[in-house]
Amino acid sequence: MQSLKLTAWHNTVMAVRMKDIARDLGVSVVTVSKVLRNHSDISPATRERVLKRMKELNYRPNLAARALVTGRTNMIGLIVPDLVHPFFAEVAKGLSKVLRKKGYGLVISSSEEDPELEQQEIDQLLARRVDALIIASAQWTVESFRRIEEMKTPYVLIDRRFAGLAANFVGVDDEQVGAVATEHLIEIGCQRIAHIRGPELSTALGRLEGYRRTLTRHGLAMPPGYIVLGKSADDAADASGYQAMRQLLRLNPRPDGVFCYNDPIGMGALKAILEAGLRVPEDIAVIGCGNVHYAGLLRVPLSSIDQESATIGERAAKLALSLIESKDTVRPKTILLAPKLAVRDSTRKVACAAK
Amino acid sequence: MQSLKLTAWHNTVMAVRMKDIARDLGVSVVTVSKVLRNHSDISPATRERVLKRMKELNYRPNLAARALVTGRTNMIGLIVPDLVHPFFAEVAKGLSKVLRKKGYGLVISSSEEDPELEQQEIDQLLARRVDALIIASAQWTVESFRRIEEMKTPYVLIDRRFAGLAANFVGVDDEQVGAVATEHLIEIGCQRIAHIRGPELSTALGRLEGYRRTLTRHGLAMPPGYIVLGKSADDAADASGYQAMRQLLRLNPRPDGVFCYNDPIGMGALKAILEAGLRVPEDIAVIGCGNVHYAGLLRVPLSSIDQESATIGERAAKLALSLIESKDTVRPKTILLAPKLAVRDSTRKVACAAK
DNA sequence: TTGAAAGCGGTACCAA
DNA sequence: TTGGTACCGCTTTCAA
Repeated sequence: MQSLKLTAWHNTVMAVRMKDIARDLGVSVVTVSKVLRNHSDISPATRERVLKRMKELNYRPNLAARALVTGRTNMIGLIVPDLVHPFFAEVAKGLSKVLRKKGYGLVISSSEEDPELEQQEIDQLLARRVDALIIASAQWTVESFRRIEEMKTPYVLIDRRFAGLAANFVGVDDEQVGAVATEHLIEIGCQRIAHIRGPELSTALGRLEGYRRTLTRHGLAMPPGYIVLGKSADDAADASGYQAMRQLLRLNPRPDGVFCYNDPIGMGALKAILEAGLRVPEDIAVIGCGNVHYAGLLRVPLSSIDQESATIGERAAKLALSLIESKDTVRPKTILLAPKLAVRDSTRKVACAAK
Repeated sequence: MQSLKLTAWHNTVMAVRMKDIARDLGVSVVTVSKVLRNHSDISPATRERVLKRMKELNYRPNLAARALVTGRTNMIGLIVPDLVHPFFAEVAKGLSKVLRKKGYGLVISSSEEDPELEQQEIDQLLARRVDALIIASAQWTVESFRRIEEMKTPYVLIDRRFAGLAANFVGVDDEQVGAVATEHLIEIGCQRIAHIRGPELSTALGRLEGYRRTLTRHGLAMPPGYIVLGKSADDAADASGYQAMRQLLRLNPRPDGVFCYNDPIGMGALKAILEAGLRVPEDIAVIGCGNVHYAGLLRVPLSSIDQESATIGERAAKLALSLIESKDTVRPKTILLAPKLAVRDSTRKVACAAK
């Protein structure tokens, strides 16, 4: 039934196993296993022989088998609403970088911004017994997180958080995002600042709040209609930014500065302004958020708020790893990163026109 | 040692197992297993009871255990050079969509365009016993693919291929990419067409070849210096496109059309041209490749060649699944998609200026 | 220093 | 229709 290095199995051929190495060398499987994991109680001679044979046969331990007995899969699950969104792609990259070093694999799934799909993906990943989950959630309720907790799987939320939920979180301080952006527009002389806001998520709500507070603090007015809703769903984002901006352009008085929920919306807004024959930033200054890589290559390079996506990924990875290590449940940790202003032409006024 | 539904284990708490359900119901584990997999030889009554209890306990089969015995992990590995590149992100999305429906998970890793790192990632994924691998390779040699073949793991190359390797491949026909782009420039009246080429990969070489052939076929000249090398590595791409274009601008006669290896390079080229006080497309027409989502939002909306990234992902997923199903090795399949022209302002000449 | 035995959570095979 | 038994590849425990 068993040939020298291969086992017939399900009509197919299998990889080298410890058993094969042990048989070849006349030692036990346990010995091989110990060598593999650098156990101390193995004689140098035996260790050498085993290692040599492992190389020869190009042995790779079956991680599924190991997972079964250790209870650890060395895999971490990541769920994002949209992989194509550069923000999440960069987060994934940051995560991946840290995890790779520690020998962890990353199972990624995209929820397409659909709560139900996200629920399914969570179940899938839990069934795979990932050691931890990292989620940028599209949920409206916290129910799914309860199920994760039931499984005792540690999880870290990123980017978006939930009011009633005491969970680990890594993300940018969204209220500060709104504040920094608005503050910047005020600083360059804008008097009538509008906001194209995002959907009912913690990110959009936080930015909106930061915008409001800053205006209030400076005693600036928020005329009715100065806050318009944009859609952030990837493909539609720039189109909806365009529509939202056209709406703002019809107002009287017209805004002289716009803070957009994200960069795609900002791009759409830019397009609408230029199309209307107005100048950016002279007539209307525009600032986005996310600082996507190509923001500088636009018709008018777009100022933005950097969310340090890669850092979010790295911090989330480290937090997840520490949760896996720590035996007992620890108090949820919140890591808030400070947003950074990236000034480009869309808010670079050479001279501040009075009024 | 065992409580009703939980097992103390490694100082932690474990999930529900078949054993628990079997004990609760006074049936055997085998019966539970059969119900789970919809085996026919179970009485409706028993099936009901088991399913009910599964629901109650929120049972999730341990896929690691199942993998061990079936030899199938229901996971597919994806390796890309750069997750942040929209092309690969879209491929991943297309893949994910197909795989999810079939109950497969996607383990993604990024090689950062580093062959050695890619090798490690391949080993990792093989150790995890993924059922198939999908790779956009950064390798120079075909050695790593031999190792995959040794493991009898089916694999599909995407985007980039290798001359001496008979492997499954899904991608766009790069020579046709070059041809379509060049043909388009000729059609709008360009006479002196330059090319900012990419690195020594099948994609760049194919596009270069398509460019050359098309010029030759039309009897157009390729003056020395009309082919410049751009770097495609993500962050640097637009900067290198900028540099390359500046080089082209110094030539005499100056090109009146440029075909760029990819869109980021095209954006850099646009920037250089506009900065030099020239008009696009009147003085120089520009076309890129990849048709990234924001190509339309640039200073001058950039014409491009669409590579149908999502379709590549879907086709690759389906091919991989079919490879997994088919018991015996089949002849490698090559799926070449036809590139599509996406015309935007950067090549939209209102009137063709003669000469 | 080494290894026999037990078992992780499932599935396959075959007998009851 | 049901379930006993063996076993997937590896780790853990404990005795030799």
